[in-house]
Amino acid sequence: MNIGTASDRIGLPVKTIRYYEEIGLVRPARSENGYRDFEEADLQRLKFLQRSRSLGFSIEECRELLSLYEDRNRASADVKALTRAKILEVERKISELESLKRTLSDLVEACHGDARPECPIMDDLAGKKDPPSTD
Amino acid sequence: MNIGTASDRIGLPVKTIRYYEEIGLVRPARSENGYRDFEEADLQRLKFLQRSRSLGFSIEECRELLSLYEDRNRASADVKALTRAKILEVERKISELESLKRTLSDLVEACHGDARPECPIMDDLAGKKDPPSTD
DNA sequence: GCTTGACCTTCCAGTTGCTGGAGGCCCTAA
DNA sequence: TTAGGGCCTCCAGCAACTGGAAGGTCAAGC
Repeated sequence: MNIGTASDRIGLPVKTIRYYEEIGLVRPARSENGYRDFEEADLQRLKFLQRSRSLGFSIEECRELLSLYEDRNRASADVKALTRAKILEVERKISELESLKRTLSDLVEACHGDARPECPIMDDLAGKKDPPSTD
Repeated sequence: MNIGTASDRIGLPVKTIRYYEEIGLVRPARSENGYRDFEEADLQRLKFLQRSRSLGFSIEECRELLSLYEDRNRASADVKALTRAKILEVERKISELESLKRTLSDLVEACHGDARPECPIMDDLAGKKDPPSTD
């Protein structure tokens, strides 16, 4: 199967698939004409990558997950640990963003937002006193 | 004032300051020996950049904010609009992450996490049926 | 048999916002 | 005079692709 067909079947851009090959995440065979030749096992790997990437795993984490995936004797505890770590990371990001949002909202609250130039948001950015806390 | 001193005063790495100059966000004077020579107005801009970057504004947004900052006749409404847009963006990111977290948590829930190889997380990544919804 | 156009190949460059390092000048103090 | 720091520029690299150029391949239509 050519790369275009694989791309259609999986829903990953052609460029992305080539990139995944370049960094060693898939190793499709080659036809005589030099074209990549994907078989079902390759599609399976690509699907796996697509799903794990969409769940926020980094490329390196995907590499690790893939190798666990192909290890018939892996312990589910290992997979669970990786996933737990990812959840913590996501939670950290969320709380950072929450705090950012509070700060921005406070600033917006304080700004009359009309044609006049006076602006508490600008004052805060410029480092004037009494900025809303960023936590 | 040399770049090292400016860096200490503001708390931005020397490399970052040089980068900001490269992309035209600051334009410090030069001494005869070729060294950058920062004055208070430059520090002010750098502080402004530091704060707006820390609030999640992109470099291009910072450029826009800076030009508003230096426009004596700007309308506070413009600043407020930019900030509001940023809040929406932050909210979008938060809800994406929330949904991600739910999916990952569901997966972790379902996984016994012991030495056996059977693993619902892997099954989901591999595209087996009954995956927890990602929303 | 030839052309057209879709598809494939590789390689290089760009994205964002820096960061690290090499190689080399400048300045001050001992 | 030499050692050390600080400063300079330029190049490369991070993540994870994405776009484009230049060129080979293939199938269909005339």
